Amino acid sequence: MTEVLVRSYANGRARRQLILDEATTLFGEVGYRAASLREIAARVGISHPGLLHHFPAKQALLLAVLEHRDEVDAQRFGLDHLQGVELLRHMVDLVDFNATRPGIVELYCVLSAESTAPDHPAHAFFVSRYARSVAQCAAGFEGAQAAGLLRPGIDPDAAGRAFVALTDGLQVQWLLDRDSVDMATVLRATLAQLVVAGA
Amino acid sequence: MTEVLVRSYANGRARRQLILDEATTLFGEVGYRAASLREIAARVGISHPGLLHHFPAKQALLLAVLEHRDEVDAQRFGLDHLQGVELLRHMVDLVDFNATRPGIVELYCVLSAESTAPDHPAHAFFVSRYARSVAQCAAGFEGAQAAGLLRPGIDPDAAGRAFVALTDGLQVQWLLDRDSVDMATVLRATLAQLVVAGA
DNA sequence: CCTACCGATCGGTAGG
DNA sequence: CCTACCGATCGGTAGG
Repeated sequence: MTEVLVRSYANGRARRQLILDEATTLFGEVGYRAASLREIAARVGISHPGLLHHFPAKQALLLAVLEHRDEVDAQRFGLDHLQGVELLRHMVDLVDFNATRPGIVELYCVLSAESTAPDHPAHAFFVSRYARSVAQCAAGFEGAQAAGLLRPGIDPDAAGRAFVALTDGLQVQWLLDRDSVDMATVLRATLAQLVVAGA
Repeated sequence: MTEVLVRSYANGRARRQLILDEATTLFGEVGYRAASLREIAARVGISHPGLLHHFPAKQALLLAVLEHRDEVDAQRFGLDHLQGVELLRHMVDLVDFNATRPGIVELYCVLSAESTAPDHPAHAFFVSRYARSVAQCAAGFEGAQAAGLLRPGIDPDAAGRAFVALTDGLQVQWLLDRDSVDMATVLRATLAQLVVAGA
């Protein structure tokens, strides 16, 4: 009886994870507003009321998708434990890894643009996410500056903002024409212009 | 009779322009897929079949909006007649001007992301638009290099791609938090790192 | 340009 | 009391 209950919970978690995966894909493909719960549910192999049993509303599903993705990536790359130039290099590595999963890149690319509308359900999420990303990269450049690795005349805050912006812009170009764009290479070349050679 | 006919044509063109303006705004607010012809028509003050009299389908309206915008901006800033660093500086000026019209920035930001999907009606438009923009900026950096204004070790092609990417990424950040982001300042600071001082 | 519609599909919820 | 759904349908809206 305990066995049955445990398996039931496990099945529920597995199903929930499958829903998150398919929602991630479809939100990336067509955006939040144009994605339908029926299409996500169909890809999972359940009905859409079945989906709404796991996530009470479409908005809840969206926020769960975004938070789950950031959580997994933060753990995988341990960005919170890094500083200075090392942090920036790991972010380039993350971009390089993202080139193996276009669905994730699409998700953030499409949703960040869509969420610029103030009434979008993910607006607050992306406002705070960008504030955090920019501050993190700015701290990376400040650390580089403190270590004497930053070229003179560079403002760490502006460089942090530019680094995040450059990453985002490259993702759009890469999604539009994957064969012509190597995100990590352009990112590393630009980074090399900001930190002293050999750093 | 001629008078009436002329006025009729003029009214038709004015109406068509009004539709383009309102479509530009709404496409920017919610994207192409989530924008409805009924909403655009309502803002213009006509019915949605009335709108379809001027533009036979939703796709035709989208492409008319995109082409009209690029045409107007190309004429206003005369980007086609510029070369080298001058071209790049004028693009910064265009970004600065765009900070006075968030609707236009939203339009390109949201639609470029949405159009990364291969079956999106504006996909081909944005693929060729980016190829053109990147080539134009790369030519700008090549001109700077030929004039001895480019810092050594910089690849003009990568710099051109990065310049476009940086511009796009800054627009997302600006739309999310307009008070905290000055696009032109970050863009000029980055440009100053690539071309020699005082150029 | 209008009203009056179509096939379909939307997010969400009812009872079972 | 719990979970994991189903078939059917709610009020509204999509492009045409």
